[in-house]
Amino acid sequence: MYRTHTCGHLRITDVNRTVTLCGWVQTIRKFGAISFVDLRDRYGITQLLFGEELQTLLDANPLGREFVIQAKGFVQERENKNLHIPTGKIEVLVSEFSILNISNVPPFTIQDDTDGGDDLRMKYRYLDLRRNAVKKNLELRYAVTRSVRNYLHEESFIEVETPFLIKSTPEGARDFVVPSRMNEGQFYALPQSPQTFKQLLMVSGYDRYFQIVKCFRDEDLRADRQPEFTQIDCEMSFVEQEDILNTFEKMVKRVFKDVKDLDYEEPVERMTWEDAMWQYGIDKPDTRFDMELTNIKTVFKKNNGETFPELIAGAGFPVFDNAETVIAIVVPQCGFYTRKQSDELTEWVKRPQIGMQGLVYIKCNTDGSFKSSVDKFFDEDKLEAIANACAARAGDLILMLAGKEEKTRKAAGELRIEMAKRLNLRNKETFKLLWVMDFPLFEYDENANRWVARHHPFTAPKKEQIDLMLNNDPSIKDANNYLEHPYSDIKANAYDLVLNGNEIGGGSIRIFQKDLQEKMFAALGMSKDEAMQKFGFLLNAFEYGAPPHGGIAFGLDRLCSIIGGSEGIRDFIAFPKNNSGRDVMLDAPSAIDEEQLKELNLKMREK
RNA sequence: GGAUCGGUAGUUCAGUUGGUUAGAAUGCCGCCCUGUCACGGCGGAGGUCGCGAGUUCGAGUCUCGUCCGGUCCGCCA
Repeated sequence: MYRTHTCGHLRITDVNRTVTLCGWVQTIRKFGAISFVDLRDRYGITQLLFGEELQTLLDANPLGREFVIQAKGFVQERENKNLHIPTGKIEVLVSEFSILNISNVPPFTIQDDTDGGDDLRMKYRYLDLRRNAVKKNLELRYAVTRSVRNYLHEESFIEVETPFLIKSTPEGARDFVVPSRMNEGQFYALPQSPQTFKQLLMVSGYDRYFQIVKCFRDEDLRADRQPEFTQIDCEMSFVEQEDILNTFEKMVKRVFKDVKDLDYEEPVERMTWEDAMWQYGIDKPDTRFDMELTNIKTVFKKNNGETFPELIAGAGFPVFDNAETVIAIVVPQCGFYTRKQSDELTEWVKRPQIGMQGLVYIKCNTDGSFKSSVDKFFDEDKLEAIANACAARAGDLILMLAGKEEKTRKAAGELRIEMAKRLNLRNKETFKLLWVMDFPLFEYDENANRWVARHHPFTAPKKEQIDLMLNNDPSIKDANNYLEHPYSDIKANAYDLVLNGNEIGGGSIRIFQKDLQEKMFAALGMSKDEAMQKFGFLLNAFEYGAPPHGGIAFGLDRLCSIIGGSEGIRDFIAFPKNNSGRDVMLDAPSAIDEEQLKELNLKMREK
């Protein structure tokens, strides 16, 4: 037997027990005739004491960091206790030890605050995973999946595995493809999600399905996006949107309870996509803080009965006059901002990623007066009118952006988040859920000159709009006027679950009637033949008693990272890929042998 | 496809207007130390400044190219 206990096990009650421990040498502290060694394993750290009589043996068999050793001894109370660690009241006085394996000096320290950079850590990921900081993320991930499985099992869901080698489809993200040796010149695709399989399972009568499953998308990466990632993929039959929302907000609340011991009792807020875009400028608003967007033009029309031209355009400020939209956000209690600070914000919105021309500010002084960057055009009365319109109070700072509606709304949304960051309003320990619903079913793709499905082509329109869809020709006659087309008004029976400004899950009620599904494919510019060739299996299945159904999929990696209070998902994945999709430990992807290429009948492109 | 930041000791970084022998911390090695736990003290080794051109009397520093990495935009049904 290698060990009697783990390095996290022993306590003061174990004193005088003879034990054998195995683990990695974390640190060695030598004091002439005695030495302390911190021995580490998955469960914790136990201090070993090598007394005077062991020093000769230790000199003959010197230890180094990350050596794997086995040590036998008896547990004794420490003279000086370390209250920072659970085993800190005891130590093991070593009577015999052996080195099970030596180790090179690791390229970075195996500590919570490691000195290693990301690149190096990824190259030596197996060492990085020894660190407590990464280990606790993987433990958290396991706690999340366990909680999800327990909940879904209790709710009569069945986990079913679906294939990884499937068929490439044109819609959506770029597929990863795998050449088929036995079918020359043909390729499998790795699934972007098990979408069609779970729908087929509904046709098969497995009315509550889930799967915690890898999905693959060959798109550019981000801190929170990996080429292979894990979804909690779910589907239910005989349900309406309301059933799905209830079932899955309960699931997330259960995860909060099991993993964080957090009671999320209040009902999950709901918001239409339209409102989210108007109030927050984004379809996944962070509702931990306010600072909602105010569209100055419409507010003036609505609240005061005054029109924009009279009140603002009359000021002769060309930036506002010429803008399609003017949006204000009120930053609470920042009226003291200096010129330097407001200039900095101006530079921030002018960055190419945001792309605004400039930023107008109004400082609402505590004495009730106003100071703005556009004093030349607006007198105190007008500034006050604007302040009232967006409900600013004395001491607040109003920031205003002007330009094309879509771009300005988006920029204002980004600015809102940036200000929240600067004001520390994004508390990692606060969790705020939000359902965003009623997304547009279609978006118009100006490059492809056709409709594309905003969610995916299996999403059903709102019940009352099914006729609108069936009875109208989807083809666009005037590309400049696609907003006039009835399809641009169709809302999807789709919903996203947003947590602290991150989309953690999204789903929809699906189309289950063949004619509607065919209409959808037609809308996306597919001919009947093409639709049959790409999705014939699904259309056929719909002819054999497809039940009404709907579902949702959660991004597990992202959910874990938010619960774990981290910006990136990489440290919640044991072996992640870098920004360029590389595994720097394996050095993958890599070229393959001539022989392999030949078997697949593939050729390297000539350089 | 685009923007932007970075690449200097094993590691994390500093390095001024271009100017003598490129520094710090940490890690590593050696010696000392019987109660440390970020141990302490003394000493030591360790660098093709990512790579390639160019400007210059002189380049870690300036210019161009290139490679690698981070973040973001596009993209991600």
